Amino acid sequence: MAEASDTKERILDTAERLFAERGLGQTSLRQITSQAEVNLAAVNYHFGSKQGLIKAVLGRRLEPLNRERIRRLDRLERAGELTLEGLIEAFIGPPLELSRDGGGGSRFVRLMGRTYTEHASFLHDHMRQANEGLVSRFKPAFRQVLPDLPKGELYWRLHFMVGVMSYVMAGNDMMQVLAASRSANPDEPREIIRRVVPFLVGGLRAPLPPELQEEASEAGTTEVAAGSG
Amino acid sequence: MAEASDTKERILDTAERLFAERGLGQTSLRQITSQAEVNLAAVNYHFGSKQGLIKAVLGRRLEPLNRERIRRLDRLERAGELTLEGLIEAFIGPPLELSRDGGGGSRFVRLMGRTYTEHASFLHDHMRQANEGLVSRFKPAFRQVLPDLPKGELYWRLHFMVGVMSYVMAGNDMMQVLAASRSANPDEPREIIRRVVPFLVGGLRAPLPPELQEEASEAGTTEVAAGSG
DNA sequence: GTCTATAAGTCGATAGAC
DNA sequence: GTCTATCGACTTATAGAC
Repeated sequence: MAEASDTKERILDTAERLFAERGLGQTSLRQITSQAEVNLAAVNYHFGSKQGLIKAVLGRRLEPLNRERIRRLDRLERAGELTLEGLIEAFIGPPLELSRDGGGGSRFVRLMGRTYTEHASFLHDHMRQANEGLVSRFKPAFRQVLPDLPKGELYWRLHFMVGVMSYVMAGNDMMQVLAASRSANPDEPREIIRRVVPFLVGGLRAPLPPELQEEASEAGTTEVAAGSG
Repeated sequence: MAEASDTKERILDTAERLFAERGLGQTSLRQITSQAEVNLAAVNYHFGSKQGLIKAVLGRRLEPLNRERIRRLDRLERAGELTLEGLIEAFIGPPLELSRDGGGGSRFVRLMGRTYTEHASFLHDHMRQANEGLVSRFKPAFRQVLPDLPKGELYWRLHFMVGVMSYVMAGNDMMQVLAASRSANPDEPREIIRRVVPFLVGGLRAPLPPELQEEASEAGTTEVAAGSG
């Protein structure tokens, strides 16, 4: 597990690293194969095309990652301990913890963060499909721990939550602009989780602005009935 | 102002649009000049290089945009009405409102959102420098309206705020995955501001987790003295 | 499965005519 | 200030020897 020995995994590991560092479009197959010390033609032999390689790089870690998130949600529910804090940690904890893995995990997490903003259409479809099961599992759970939030408003706020998560995952260092002297290392995942969970709890639990209060009374009626039927 | 007539502005307008749609690296000068209906060599004549063009596209709107944000902050302070809500709106309102501009404004905002995750080193330096005055003006204002937040914690939370902002600005449509039936149009900037401000207020005002409470007592002593002296 | 060689196309940048 | 033509380097992908 420490070193990839055969050609296929050497390509995957190197591609993962370079894609995360430079982006998908800026990374050529030549850069990948020369750094992986394999032949250029091996990529097309093993993955068919560059698109095939990209999908393989993403799928290799995304599937177990989402399984782990769902596993944590299952555990919360079975223990009867479904709280907003726990739910957020189940959702953003696994990807952030993966970045502690000194190996490819941290690269993959950065790549995932970038993927949300990189707009290749095939990639968009691929990520949507890959996250479908995850979303359909977590959405009702968030509804349950935030019962007073109108459905429409909940989606907005989950949207904002994903924004924070993907930004943090992409490893953006706007932090260095904000803070001349930093007390904490923003690359330490436990540190990030500790800081970001209260922020997200506060945001998700924020009171509705006055002009949106009316919608709150509809929350339990219109759309909920359709969604759970 | 409605239509750019001369070559230089046609290039800027077209480049702005294509950069926002496809990213900087994925957009070639040939695509820009053919859609702008100008000669390929005009880019190098007017801007020297592709990098020069990118900087020109960003600078054209970023400077007036940041002036407007600072102007709004000035007005809040002079009126003695500096609240957290107002401060957030002064910071994120102008870029989001710019997307209402049917013309290039909306493209530029998307480009800005993407710029935070696109890691060309020259771009990174350029954006940092372009935002320096903005940050140094807003940072103490946030300190003032959040006096109980330890300095280190404040930077984390501003970091998260920028994450939400850039994600929304980039026009990511993860929303469409989350919500099968949408009640609101996520592209309408007033709508976004109305939803995101309470979320950010809640996040920025969130209570500290127990293990971080100790740092709170130091907030008014150590670093503040150095910062305001 | 791994290699060489190459096809067929794109890229940014520039020289030089007008 | 605008054009054509082109350089040299790069790209993905593939055909075919071993």
